[in-house]
Amino acid sequence: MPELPEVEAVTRSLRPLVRGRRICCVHIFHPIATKPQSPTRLAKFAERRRILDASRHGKYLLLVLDRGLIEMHFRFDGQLIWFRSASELLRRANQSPDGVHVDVALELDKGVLGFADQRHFGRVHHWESFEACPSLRALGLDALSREFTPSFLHAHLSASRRPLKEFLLDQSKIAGIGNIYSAEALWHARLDPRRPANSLSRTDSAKLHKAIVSVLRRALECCLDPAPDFRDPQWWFQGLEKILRAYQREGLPCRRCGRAIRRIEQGGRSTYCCLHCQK
DNA sequence: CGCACATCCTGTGTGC
DNA sequence: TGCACACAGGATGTGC
Repeated sequence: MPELPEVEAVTRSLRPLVRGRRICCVHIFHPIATKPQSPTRLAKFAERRRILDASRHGKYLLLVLDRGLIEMHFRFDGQLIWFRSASELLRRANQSPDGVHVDVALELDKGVLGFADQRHFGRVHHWESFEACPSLRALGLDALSREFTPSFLHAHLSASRRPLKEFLLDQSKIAGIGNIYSAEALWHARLDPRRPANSLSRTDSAKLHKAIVSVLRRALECCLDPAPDFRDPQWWFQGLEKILRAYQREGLPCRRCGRAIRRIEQGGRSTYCCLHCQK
């Protein structure tokens, strides 16, 4: 559920399900999901706690508890699954051959929230406070926060010599942008992903800022309709490909100039762009 | 400090 | 069909 828009949509759908609920029991099916914390730590700190709210920072989903918080990261493929009861969870979870993969489940006083990631990159951690979580502390401004302004962006771009694409993926500057929406924002701003961040004029930075915000807003709208359905383990966001202009369009015509979209490699990952109209 | 790179995992798609 | 290999929406630790 990777980038900001997807996690935001999930947070909004999840909020009414968990707000005010008490965690009765923590089920750990695959302890790798809490690494490097021990599974007993999560159970010990989360059981009997009340969930005050669900929130998000960058790509992190947070369950704010009456004491401490649970931090979830979905990495590539992590997802949430909702069960009506503990018996439904135990009946369906990890039962071969066609059971639902579940790594960690929070049994609530009403319903069960499951965290699943077959690839086991995703993580669920508990922290005493926001400040106690190193990865949250390291995050820069959320890309959809009010404080993320054109001048904020320009100041940080000016301080970096990295290629634009790699700058945008650095969560310590701006939080929430990943491989898809960095490619999309750069396409909309007509900027070459390989260009050094500090080569942008104030006008270029303003164009990039506008592109980032509009790309993320547009994607969020798409992610909210239809809203995520945690009851269906197969569910995934629909229709996002319709709004993509560069990502995964290698060889297809650029929607502006008609030339082929190219796939290049940056920092070991794919970047899609139009080398003709992105300068 | 900034940066390049390997590493953590498993599923799916592609070409032979 | 079987198999090998490339690739995947991400973050972190290492060594330079």
